[in-house]
Amino acid sequence: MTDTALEPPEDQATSAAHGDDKGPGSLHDELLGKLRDFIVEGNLADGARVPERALCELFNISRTPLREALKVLAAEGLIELLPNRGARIRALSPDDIRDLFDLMGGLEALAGRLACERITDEEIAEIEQIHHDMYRHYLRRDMHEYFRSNQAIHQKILAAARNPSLTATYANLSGRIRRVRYTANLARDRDRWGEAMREHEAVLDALRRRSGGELANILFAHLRNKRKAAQGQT
Amino acid sequence: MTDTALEPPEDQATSAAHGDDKGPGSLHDELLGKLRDFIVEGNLADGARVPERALCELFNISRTPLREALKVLAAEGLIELLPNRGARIRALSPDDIRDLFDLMGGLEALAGRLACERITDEEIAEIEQIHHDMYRHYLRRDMHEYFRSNQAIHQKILAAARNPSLTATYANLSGRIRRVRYTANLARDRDRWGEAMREHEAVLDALRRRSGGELANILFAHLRNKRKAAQGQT
DNA sequence: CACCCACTTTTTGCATTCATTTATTGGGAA
DNA sequence: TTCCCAATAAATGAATGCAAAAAGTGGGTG
Repeated sequence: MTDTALEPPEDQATSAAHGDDKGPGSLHDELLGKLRDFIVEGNLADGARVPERALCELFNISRTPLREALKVLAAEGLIELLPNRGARIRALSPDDIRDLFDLMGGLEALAGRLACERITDEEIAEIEQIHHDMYRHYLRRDMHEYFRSNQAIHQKILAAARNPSLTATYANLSGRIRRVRYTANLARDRDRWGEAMREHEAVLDALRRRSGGELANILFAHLRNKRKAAQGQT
Repeated sequence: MTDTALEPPEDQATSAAHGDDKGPGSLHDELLGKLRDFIVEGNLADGARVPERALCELFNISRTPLREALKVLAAEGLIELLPNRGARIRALSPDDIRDLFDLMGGLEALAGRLACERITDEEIAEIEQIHHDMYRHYLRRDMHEYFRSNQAIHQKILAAARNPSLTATYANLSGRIRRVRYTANLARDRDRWGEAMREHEAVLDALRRRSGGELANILFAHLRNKRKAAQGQT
């Protein structure tokens, strides 16, 4: 009972799975990541049964850890667990997708709002740099690179919000609709490419002025328009 | 191979645990709910180990379903799973709490924004009714009833947003900070009671005018002020 | 007396096994 | 032939058992 080794829990321990961080974790988490990728990448059809046994031998593990992973994925909303009928890939209805996009839009708006409070001049300069790159890609009609720059900007804003819980929640939703995004018709984006560029100008402007409320409005509307372009008009 | 019983998955199945709905579910979900309540209600101290064996005999189940439930709770962010050292109650730092409050504020802002698009006159009338009740409680200094009305209004706005994913995410975060809320000093609220009432007037006003952006700003600021009152000033 | 190392005990993680429920198939009756 | 029901087969949900890792303990040494 000396006082040398009397420390509180001494956590710097990485949380497991709710997404805050991607710590090394146990073997189990490795499986979880693999399985999540496997599903997100669309190897299973919407609404399809998740073949427990097949996955077991695919990953060379027994059912126990696999079932634990499935429970987690269900909690994340990627699959649904039917009482005594196993797991199914969660199929997203158009309404579900609309709701998820709105939710992501709300989170982006929040990120912008918080970023305005905390972002440094250097970070704004970085974003301006990416913005200019993006404009170059736009002029060259390089859709792929444009898209990458676009993502990078939103990611920078998210980072500037400095809110790990927000980042984790955003990542979770991203995962849920990634399946859709792969299949989504991005060509529609092309129609409003110029419009999107103008919206991004406005984003940068509001960010420079640190006008949180404005930026929130712009970012939410930005995602709204994106969704409308992708989804008929609903 | 007749065509009589050849239907697609035929889901109306309730998802398990990611919170969208509270379907009946299996026995497992019942355990999960009990365990979640057990933790949320604060029966275990912050950072304390979650005694696997003890909970097993408390709920009269074996370790397998318990561990599955723990995995889910970890995914929800209530506990953290340490690689080979078991589960611990997730302790929230002041920064974590600040971040969660901001996140909830962002979701409330979004709820307000969406509600402005979809709310009916009848629903607004209901909220006005509750608002007046709340004002009565305010005049009578009935903190408890005031608080209930307050909650009810925010809940109505959330419902008017008609976005199940948003509702589920909000519920999840609510659970995470409920532990804190219990211990939080609500007396501080009293100091800004009048201010909060005025903010609520503004909420109602923006809602009547269906001014989404404004309402978003007001609701976010509302939660910000609430947090500041509860948390020193950070 | 303090520190370190090996040993015991406990706990975790996973595999295996068992009971129950669900899906499937084959046969019989209308 | 078509429909329905019973018997079989398969899969799920949970309990137990086992190897490995961590925590706790005691003895020896500097």
